[in-house]
Amino acid sequence: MTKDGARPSARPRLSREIVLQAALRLVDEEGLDALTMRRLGQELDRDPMALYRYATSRAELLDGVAELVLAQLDMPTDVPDWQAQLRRTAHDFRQLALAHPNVVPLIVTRPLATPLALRPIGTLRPLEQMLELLVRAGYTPVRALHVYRSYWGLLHGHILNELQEVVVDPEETDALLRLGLHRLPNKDFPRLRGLAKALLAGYDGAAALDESLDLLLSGLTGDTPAPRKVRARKA
Amino acid sequence: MTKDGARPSARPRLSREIVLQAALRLVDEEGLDALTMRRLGQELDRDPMALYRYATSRAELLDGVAELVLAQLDMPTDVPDWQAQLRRTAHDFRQLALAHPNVVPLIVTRPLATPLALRPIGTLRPLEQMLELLVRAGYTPVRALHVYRSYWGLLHGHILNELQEVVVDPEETDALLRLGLHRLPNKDFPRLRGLAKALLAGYDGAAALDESLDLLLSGLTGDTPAPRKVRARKA
DNA sequence: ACCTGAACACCGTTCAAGT
DNA sequence: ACCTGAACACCGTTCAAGT
Repeated sequence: MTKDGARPSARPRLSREIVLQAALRLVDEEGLDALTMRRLGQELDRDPMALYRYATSRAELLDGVAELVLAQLDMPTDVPDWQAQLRRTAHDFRQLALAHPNVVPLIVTRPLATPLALRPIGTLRPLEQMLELLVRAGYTPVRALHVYRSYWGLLHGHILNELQEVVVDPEETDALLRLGLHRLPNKDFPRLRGLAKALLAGYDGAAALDESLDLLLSGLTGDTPAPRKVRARKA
Repeated sequence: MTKDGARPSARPRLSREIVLQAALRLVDEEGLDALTMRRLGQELDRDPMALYRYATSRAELLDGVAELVLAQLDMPTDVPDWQAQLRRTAHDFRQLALAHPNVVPLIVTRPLATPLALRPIGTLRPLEQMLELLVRAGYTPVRALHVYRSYWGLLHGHILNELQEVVVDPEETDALLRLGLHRLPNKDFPRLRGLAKALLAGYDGAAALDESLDLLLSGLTGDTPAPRKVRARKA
């Protein structure tokens, strides 16, 4: 209850969680550029300077937003079929990315600005969980790290591909595409122009992801003691 | 020869090429944030507004920088061994990315903001070349498009992985890592902490890229008429 | 027609002044 | 000790005024 009862729902007590959720909402609705200290302060009905209590810079705010999204990714670690689990998590990641397309640039590029060990804990948890899963499946820790890198690279590569196909206004896709392809010199881009129909038909992201996973998992099968449940071997 | 002979080498006549090259130099040396209209104008000894002749906005300038780097990637299209060519181009891309790490975020994320057909022509050329290569190898155009997507996704995923391992100051790597790992709760991150030694040992990017390529290319072998030279089949 | 630069509407962040 | 907000040093971009 505030002194004047004019704003019943505004001005909740702040916390890092609340600040980051507001930041995520802003990014989802209006894009990365809309996330400024001043704008976010306005959104939370606070002096922009108050936000520096919860994030020491705008960059940390961006990290926090990426972390908030990735924290929703949970990988159970004691499952009978670890390959199926990797597949499931991949699709979870995809759904998360599609739900927050404006956050994807942060997810894929923010880590470049932060050495692994200094990264927000929420972004390190999937790594730890996957290492655990793979070690229980019989991999050595070092091998597990390699597999993790291939897997994560695959997810990042896939989602960057898929989001390129999404056009903001679906009604305009066709026109834009024709316009764009028409602009290309026929002499220099015969193949691309020939693919107009296929490009207009769109892209089955889930299927493409599964195909990539098939490849990765088939590459892994010759690599591990057994395709399913296995005792973890410990030194 | 200027009116006062004080600046012999400054103030070259501008062109899009020259503007973009200066922009790239700025990004390489000082990072993406240093690339502002005002700063670039200063670098070229021009009124910042003059730059709007060569790029209609800062966003287009960013696209131009990514384009300038990617334009250096050339994929010969009439080679006997197309798989070897894909491998070669992958390593060329890797070297290009390592030479311009600050541009990598642009390369992987700018396409998200621009529908395929409206992209700068320089970023479309590798696509066209690869389609040509694959069609000559015997793939249908649509299948070639799928392969292109997997391949490009692989390259993006890989380079994002590899650049994460690079730390600005190599001397500090060790300390930073120990510090960072120590910060992680042992209870929650046993696997990650156990990998400290492997993480400190670093990352052989070229080898990791080759392994990923092995997987992709092996997945492709069952897929195409012949492993090497082949007549293009036309309808 | 082309170019210039003043002006507008913003930024992130510091820090002195308040409580 | 904590919080506030004025102030600093920047931004991208528009547009009127010059040539």
